[in-house]
Amino acid sequence: MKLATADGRSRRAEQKRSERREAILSAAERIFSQHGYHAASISDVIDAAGISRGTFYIYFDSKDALFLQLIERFIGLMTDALVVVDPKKPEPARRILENVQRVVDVAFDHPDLTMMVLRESRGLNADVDAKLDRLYGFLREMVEGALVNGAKSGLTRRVNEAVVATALIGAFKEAFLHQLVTERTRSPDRQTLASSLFEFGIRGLLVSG
Amino acid sequence: MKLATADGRSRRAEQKRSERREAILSAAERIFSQHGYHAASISDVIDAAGISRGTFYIYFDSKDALFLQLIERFIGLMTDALVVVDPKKPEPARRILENVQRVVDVAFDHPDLTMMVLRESRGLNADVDAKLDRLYGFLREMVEGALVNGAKSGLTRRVNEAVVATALIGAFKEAFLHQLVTERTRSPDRQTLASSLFEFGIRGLLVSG
Amino acid sequence: MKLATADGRSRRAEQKRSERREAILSAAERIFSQHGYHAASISDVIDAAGISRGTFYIYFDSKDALFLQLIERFIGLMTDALVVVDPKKPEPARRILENVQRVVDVAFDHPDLTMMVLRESRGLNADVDAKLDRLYGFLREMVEGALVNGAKSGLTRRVNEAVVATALIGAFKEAFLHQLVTERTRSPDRQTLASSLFEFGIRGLLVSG
Amino acid sequence: MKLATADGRSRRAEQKRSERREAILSAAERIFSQHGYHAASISDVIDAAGISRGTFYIYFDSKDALFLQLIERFIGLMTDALVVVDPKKPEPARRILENVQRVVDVAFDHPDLTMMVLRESRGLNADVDAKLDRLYGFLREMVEGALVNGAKSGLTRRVNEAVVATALIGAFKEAFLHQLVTERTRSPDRQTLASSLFEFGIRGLLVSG
DNA sequence: GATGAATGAGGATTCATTCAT
DNA sequence: CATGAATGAATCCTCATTCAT
Repeated sequence: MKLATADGRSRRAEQKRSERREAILSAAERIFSQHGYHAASISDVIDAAGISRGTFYIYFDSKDALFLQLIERFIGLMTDALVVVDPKKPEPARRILENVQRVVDVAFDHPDLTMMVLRESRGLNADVDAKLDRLYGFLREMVEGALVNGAKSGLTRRVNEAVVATALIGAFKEAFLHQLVTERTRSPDRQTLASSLFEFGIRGLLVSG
Repeated sequence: MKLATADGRSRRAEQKRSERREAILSAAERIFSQHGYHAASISDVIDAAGISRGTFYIYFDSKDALFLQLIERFIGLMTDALVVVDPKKPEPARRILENVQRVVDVAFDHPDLTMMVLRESRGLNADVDAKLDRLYGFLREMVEGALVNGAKSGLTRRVNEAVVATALIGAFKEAFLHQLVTERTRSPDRQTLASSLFEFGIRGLLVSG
Repeated sequence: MKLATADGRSRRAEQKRSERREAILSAAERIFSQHGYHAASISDVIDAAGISRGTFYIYFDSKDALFLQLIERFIGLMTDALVVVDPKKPEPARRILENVQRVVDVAFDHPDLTMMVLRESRGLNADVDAKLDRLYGFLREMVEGALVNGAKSGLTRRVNEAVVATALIGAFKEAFLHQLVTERTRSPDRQTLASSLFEFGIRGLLVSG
Repeated sequence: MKLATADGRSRRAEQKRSERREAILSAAERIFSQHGYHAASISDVIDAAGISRGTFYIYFDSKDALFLQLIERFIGLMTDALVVVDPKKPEPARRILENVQRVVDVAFDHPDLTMMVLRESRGLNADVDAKLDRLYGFLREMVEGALVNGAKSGLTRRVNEAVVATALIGAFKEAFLHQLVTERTRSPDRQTLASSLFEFGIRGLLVSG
């Protein structure tokens, strides 16, 4: 009985905890994306989240830890969105387009988080740097692999895979950043953006247009 | 005689002034590129420049003014490097390659300055924002114009010019950033980088490979 | 119950806040009166108040805001002390004497605050200037009105009211300043000061001694 | 011959020195009266005087020394303006009026200097304090003496001489300050001011108007 | 757990004064 | 003598973090 009660209580408590945590993260996403890491203060975040100063430090160890958490969230979303394309399976180009579409979805569904990540790059914190390095390393290897496979199978032209992989990542980053900064009305919808990027990035590399 | 002496003296003084100013700018370039605008303190800059606290403020009005100066320097270098390509003149692709080579040269010749600009994006200061907006606007229009002209003359495929222009700029930014972060030995030389970027960006868009 | 506790807690907190604020104001009164606005540093104030650097800025927005607060306090005390004398009511001279006594009381009861105000005059801060201008304007008008009324009713001699009003205010200011600077033992008590000033300022102006 | 030349040269040099010194003092008068001691910077003074930073320190040891110099100048002017009134000589009241007129002349002829002295009072510097204390002590004694003599000879009423002397000084100070702050057009001319102050200060104290 | 007052290291900037030229 | 670049102590203020209630 007691246990059950305790369980129920703790479950409710657990949920409230989790909701609060989420509220802070969500507020921080907005604040960081608007002002950038340094210009955003903990005061901004707690005001936006509607909590007190002390409470923040119950949920997060530090400003850095909060930021890292958001970075990890973004990395998770991106990692989930991307499926490594097996060149032996049919229609690899279609798989790649689907990847592009899912990545564009992440940017459109989480504009603040995406902007936050794209605004600040390296140098804020060693942990963040390491995580982002791993993400970008993963992305580069993925793209590079696709390029190598494409060339092997005669689908794509030979290029400097390392450079082109990096360039492609940059192309997406800038497209997203510009998309998120520009007012909605004057910028393409997600479908157009995805296909335009795919066209540009992939079609251009095909041996035969 | 007196005038000559005075002239000589003031000329020497003028030169020393200008050297100091340059020394501060150069130190700041390094510091800002390493730590980013906010994390870099005036103390870091004056230590690196080997001057005293007060001396800094003789040469620059504020931290913001110093940063703006460097931004302007970068913008000047980029603007000088780029020549608008006239589609009626012969060999437009070659003119574009030359632009790419000169832009790559800027990144290689001014690695700290370039990294500084690529690290921080918008939001530090209204003046800086305005200047960068103008630079990127100029770049986008330039690339977009080239794409439109290319399509008109039947040289390149039709694409969403706005998106592709932005993506191309991002491609260069990321390539430079990666280049500057990675150790020299493992990264391509400027010739390779330039031609790889050109190949990727332009060849891919040609109607016939 | 919960509310009551919370209430009690917040009431105590509220009181402590208010006490601290008062402690800072009181320390600042002393510091400003001793060194003057410019020569007094925030460090001096926080040392005297026994608080930390940051704490000061919880209670006051800036050094200026603190000073303004004290100025307002003084203005409030003076304004409360003075009752406009209605010439139609009986014994106007007595009402004036009572005003003088109350003003002297303010100076004796708040020596630091009074000295602070008398030391610094205009030019520290636009807000302060405006407030003081209004105070002195009010004082001048009050005295001038009394002089005009006195002359009308034939009680006092005709004088240049504007000049004499200003002069009378200066007479009080200097008397207070001198009083507060001189050691207690060698200076008159408040009763003597009040009646001497009254005698000088008012009796002298009466038509018949 | 040589000596004569040297003499001529040094005399000219001496004169130039003295002119420069005067230019600095004159500029400082203006600057100090406008901004007050603390808010006025050496930069302001040298800009107004049209000299270089280093030159200033050839002519004055420090900012304090400059200010002290001006204070001394003011004290000299005031001291010269005032003639101790011998009660045995005829027409003492007229001698007093002449004193008042000469003091008013000092204020009108040296508005910046006068305002400078009246704005800042004590606490800037020990030397300045001492000099001003001596001046005010002299003034108080002079007025007090006159009051005592006046009472002795039956000319004036008996008052608290110490308080009234201080009050009279304050009356003049405030009248001057107000005069110098207010625009010329709306304020009395020197004749009116002098007679109004005399009327107020002295006539009021006479046994028979 | 929640609160918010308190802390103090650190940051940008100013300015009187010095001194090599 | 004149100059003005250089100095660095001192000032105001911010903000991430702690901790008693």
